[in-house]
Amino acid sequence: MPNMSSIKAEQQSAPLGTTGSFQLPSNSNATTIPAGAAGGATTPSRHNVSVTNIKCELDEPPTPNGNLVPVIANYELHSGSILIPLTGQQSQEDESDSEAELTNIENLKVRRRASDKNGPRPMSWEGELSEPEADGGEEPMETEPTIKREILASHAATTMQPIKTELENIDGELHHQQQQGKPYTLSTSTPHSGPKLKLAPTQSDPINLKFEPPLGDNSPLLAARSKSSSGGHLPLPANPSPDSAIHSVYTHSSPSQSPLTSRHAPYTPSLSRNNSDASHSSCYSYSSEFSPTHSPIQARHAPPSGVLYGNGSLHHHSVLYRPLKMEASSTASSGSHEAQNLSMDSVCSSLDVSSGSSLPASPAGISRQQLINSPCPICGDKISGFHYGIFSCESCKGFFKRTVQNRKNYVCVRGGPCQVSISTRKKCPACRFEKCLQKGMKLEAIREDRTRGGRSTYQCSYTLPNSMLSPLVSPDQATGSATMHQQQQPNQQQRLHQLNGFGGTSLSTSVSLPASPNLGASIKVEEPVDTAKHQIQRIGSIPPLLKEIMDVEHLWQYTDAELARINQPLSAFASGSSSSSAATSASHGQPPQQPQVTNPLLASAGLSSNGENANPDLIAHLCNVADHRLYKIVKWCKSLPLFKNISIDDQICLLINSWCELLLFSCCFRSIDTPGEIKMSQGRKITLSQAKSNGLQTCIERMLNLTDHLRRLRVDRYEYVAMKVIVLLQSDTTELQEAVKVRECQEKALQSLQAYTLAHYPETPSKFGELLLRIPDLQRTCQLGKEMLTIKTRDGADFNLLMELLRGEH
DNA sequence: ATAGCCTTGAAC
DNA sequence: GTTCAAGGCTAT
Repeated sequence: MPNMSSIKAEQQSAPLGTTGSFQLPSNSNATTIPAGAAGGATTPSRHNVSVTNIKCELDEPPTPNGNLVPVIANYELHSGSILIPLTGQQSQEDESDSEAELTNIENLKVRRRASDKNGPRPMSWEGELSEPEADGGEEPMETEPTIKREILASHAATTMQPIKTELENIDGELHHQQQQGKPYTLSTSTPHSGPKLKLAPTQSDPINLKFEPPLGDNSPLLAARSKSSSGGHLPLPANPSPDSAIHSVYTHSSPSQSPLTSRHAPYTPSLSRNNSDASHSSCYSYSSEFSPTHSPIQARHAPPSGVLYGNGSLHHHSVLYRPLKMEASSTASSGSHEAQNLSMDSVCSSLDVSSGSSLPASPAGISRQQLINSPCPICGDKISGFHYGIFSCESCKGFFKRTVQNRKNYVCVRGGPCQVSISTRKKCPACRFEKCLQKGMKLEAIREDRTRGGRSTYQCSYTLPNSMLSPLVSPDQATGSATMHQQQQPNQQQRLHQLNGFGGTSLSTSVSLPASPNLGASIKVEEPVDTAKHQIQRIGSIPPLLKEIMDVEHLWQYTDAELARINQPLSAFASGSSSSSAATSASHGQPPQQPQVTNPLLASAGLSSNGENANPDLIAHLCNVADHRLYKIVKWCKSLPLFKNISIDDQICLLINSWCELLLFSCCFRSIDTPGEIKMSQGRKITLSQAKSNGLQTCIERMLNLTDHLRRLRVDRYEYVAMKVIVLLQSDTTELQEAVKVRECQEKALQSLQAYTLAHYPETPSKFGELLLRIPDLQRTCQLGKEMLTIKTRDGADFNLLMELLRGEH
């Protein structure tokens, strides 16, 4: 096992300094990077940053002692762009790996998880096919590349089918979100009852995909992924135009004509049968077009059998996922580093979700009647019942239903957020709808086929009025709430993060930020060095693209409930220690008890295990969890503003190329405030010494090194999310069909990051370049992590995305 | 468009 | 049979 010195030697011997142009962040070609930070050609100003492309060739300096020599000093100005040195070794490996990955992904076409023959209620993206398409009456147009078909034909009956399906599925959803029309209907049915994708070209480019998952699929992988996303809270337009019409941009108001109504649609089970799954699948978001028409309106189907949640309520399909225990939930802090709703922790810890008779389960000690007697979390009116995922009043229920069913696209004339109360709820439907989403109303709870009656089985949020929350939560204008079970807080967290923009350092004080009127309860947050006031002032200088990227960042994060579900089985599998106890300790500010040694990849997926001693079931579970995280990444990707404009094939290619980097980078960023430790989710950490005992030293060492750099650079959250996008949008792989387009997208992200760093850190103009120079580190670490994980999981289960990805590489 | 009330029907 | 969360109806 390499030691520190060997790593340094490797770093120094890596062709960074010799190849001269190493790319951002990988592969062989030079990447053009706008480099205002690097050169004098740029004239930055705090609020109006001009970005000039300056080409620089960089050689990465040696990194003795793990410290980066200020790279900016090595910039050489050329004609318009920065050439960032690349690890040449990595370049080749990545390329070949990517190719293998792609091939592998292509193979993973058909298999989907088990689903009841009746299938779940189709989600909106599934149901947005035109009726003729849905009827399957038209001859599908074969549009997939021949190579794909061949691969599919040869692998249709294998276990490698679901990944491509899943990716395309999500891609299809993405395009649904992007547009209203149905320009394409892709159909690529495979033998063995594979999913059908119909594609029929129309004027515009996006593609609508529809899946008809095969019967009898029981992939726990897909099950896991199907429930991996956060709730259906989605941001409204990040930058609503004040000049826009107030509402009703979309006018499919006639139920008979509504594209939503596809009650005669064929069997179209989604990734998720029940709403819980729906909330995790790709079915809830609507795009930057900001139309609820893209919402995952559910259709009604019988839920799959054999999948129970808690006391028997229908829940996830996952085989590996055990019934949710709140103890796990309470320990989950999905990152507590990210989800900082402290009050939520306290409340969640008191819940006993599994004890309820049905969803929604009542929190311990709080009767349903008490809840109903509480004010509506949206407007403060009287709660009439549990509607679309939360307890709400009748008017908000009806409002939410109308908005989604009629595909309203409200835009706040003031740019939001407006106060939403009983007296003002009619004034700004845009902000009201946003608050509905924020408070946890689920788009997928709206039935696509409009069938009446019956009970919904989606995973419900459980919203407590503030009056019942701990004193940590101040009554948010008497309408705030906390959402339990499946926590619907990411928007709030995200906004608070936007206010904070913190990078995990200098977290010293806790303040209660003056929440915007619709932010719900004031949430205790950690404040960075800068004051919240200053941070707020800086919001205005954040490039719109970064704001948009940040708006979807919550998709990256796990909710507590998700973490609980994911990690709950760990305690059953893992031997020797209790992950939950460790997490509990961490959540209480205590040192975690003998943290599990964790594979860095799995760690980045938010789990830990003792890989050396793990039994096959544990490995399978761990891979499944990592798989789950990958799914979230896909979800995140598809919602990225830049990513949406990229073709499906290229999206898949990019994702294949960057998934590991994305995972590891998130893990490192998470660990900024814990020097010497890589912080897993839920407070679990791993040190280098612990890693040594488990053969993970090299990878952990590199992760620590990268984290050190991130800390030194004081990378904040905006920079973090921008870097993720930049890493994602690597346009250098040869598999890309529209490399230029991808590169343009990446350059936009680069420009935004540059503008941001210049505006926010004018005292360190080199920051932009230094941030980019961390990417090669990330890639090297990632390569190592992949190899290690592959070794450790080679004999494990063979059914999930992670395994398939890894197998494709080796 | 809103919101209160009614009807429906799957889960229990 | 009961519950209750859907959608529908309709007065405002």
